[in-house]
Amino acid sequence: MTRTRFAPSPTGYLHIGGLRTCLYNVLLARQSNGTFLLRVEDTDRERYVPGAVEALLTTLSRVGLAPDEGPVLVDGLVKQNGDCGPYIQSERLPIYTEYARQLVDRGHAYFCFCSSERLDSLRRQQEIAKLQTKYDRRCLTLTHEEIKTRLSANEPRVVRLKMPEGETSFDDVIRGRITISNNEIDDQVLMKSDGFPTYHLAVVVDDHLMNITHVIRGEEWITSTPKHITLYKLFGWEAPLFAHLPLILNPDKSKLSKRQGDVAVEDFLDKGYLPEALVNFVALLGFNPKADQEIYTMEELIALFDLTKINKSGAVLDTVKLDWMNGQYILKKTPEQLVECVYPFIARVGKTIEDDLLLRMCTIEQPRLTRLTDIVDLIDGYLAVPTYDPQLIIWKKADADDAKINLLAVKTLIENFDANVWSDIALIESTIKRYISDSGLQNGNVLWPTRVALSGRSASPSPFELIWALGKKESVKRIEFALSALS
RNA sequence: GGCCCCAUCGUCUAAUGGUUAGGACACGGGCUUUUCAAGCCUGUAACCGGAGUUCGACUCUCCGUGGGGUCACCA
Repeated sequence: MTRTRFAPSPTGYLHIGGLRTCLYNVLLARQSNGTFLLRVEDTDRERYVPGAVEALLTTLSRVGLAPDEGPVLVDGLVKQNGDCGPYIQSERLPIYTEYARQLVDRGHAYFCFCSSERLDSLRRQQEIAKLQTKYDRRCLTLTHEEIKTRLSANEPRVVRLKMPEGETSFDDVIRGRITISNNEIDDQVLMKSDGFPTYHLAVVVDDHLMNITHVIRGEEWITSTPKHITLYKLFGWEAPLFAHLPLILNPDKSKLSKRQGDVAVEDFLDKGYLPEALVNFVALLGFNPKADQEIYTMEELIALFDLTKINKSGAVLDTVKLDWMNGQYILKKTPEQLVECVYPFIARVGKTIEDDLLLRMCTIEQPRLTRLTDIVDLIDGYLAVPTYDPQLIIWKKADADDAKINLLAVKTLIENFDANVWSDIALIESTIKRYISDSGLQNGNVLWPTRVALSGRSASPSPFELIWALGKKESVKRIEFALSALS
């Protein structure tokens, strides 16, 4: 039974790389009818962010990646689902303490009383001497007596893993066999002086206790995996499978960082990217199941996902392609759905627009949108004509008089449309085009001035679409305004 | 610097010893067209280098080179 987990630290936002890690965990669990769980790794109290878990859960559900087990939001409160809880590490302290104690009792770990000052200077000396920066095991030689007295005096101390001799290998699902010599590896602190475990202890204990079968995480964890393998061995537990994902990169190929732009899923959502576009996009960073397909539904991704086909090299985040993909997803919406998507963005800036007009606007602007926020900028042009240079009304192959004649004709046409014409953009088009051909004119003679009169812009949807969207009263009004501007 | 990982168009990728090295974004051209999009057609553009192995290497091996990651009581 496959059990995967996403185990972020609650920083208050979901990193785009985290989204991909989370997605891959979900895909693997879903395709094998397994379970996907969420675990909150909040063992660093210095980085504690109030409300971060709530924010994370909100984002996860917005992108459609809610976990089967773990923390859930019920009426705004964090509850926990599942038999392996708690799923928040800060609520599991006694468990880690117990396992650390077992390790110490069996001689696989030891207390270390060294101050951070001593550790710092040790590290500095090693750096100057161009040696490996590694704990010198000073506290490993402490006598039982000394340890006992210092413990009872409640001296600050940590528990360190006594890294065994030899080398450690593991078979990464994506990269194959990786071997690292144990003497490259420091005696990792397992329990901190504040009584909290470090990631390394907590992740092993929890993945074991929660029966995790696949650990899918970023490449930055490769070098510490031997520590984890060692712990599994020392505890006598079977290690899960490891799959280390390639990094997501800045344009300069360094690890994606906040410094070089937005990295939070929430940022992208706020900028008007659709959750499904973001998920699709991120799925293809380091993976593409088919040679000639870019757009995948969640179902397709689940069916086609294959850990072993994931790329080994890092992937630069290309927002230009994201823009394209977002446009594709916007195009797939019905106008009604688009209104729903766009509404929060309009509300956010405090603009108001009649529902019916918004729906018509969304209908005709749909193929022109890259991000949902684009619609917000377009609203003003529907509420009132933007100011424009009257010269713009004149088509390049005609003059002002011609524009006036044709605008007047279109105005009359609009005023006398049959009721059914208003129901269909194609009917509006054929009606106006009949006038054009009957008058022996070119399309531009009529359509250019009309479109400019309606939009006030040199580039816009077609006049037919605009007439349909704006309606009789507003269309006539705008044409009359153009007429007066020309005279 | 030690250790680890990686290397196909500018970017995301396909190819699992034999292809004119395919697709997508972007870019150029064209069609459509009153304009802008969308759509359709089309063009430019890549196997990091050097040795091997092989009848034959993008694909396998080694050595370089380049890039990245990691070396915390952070995850």
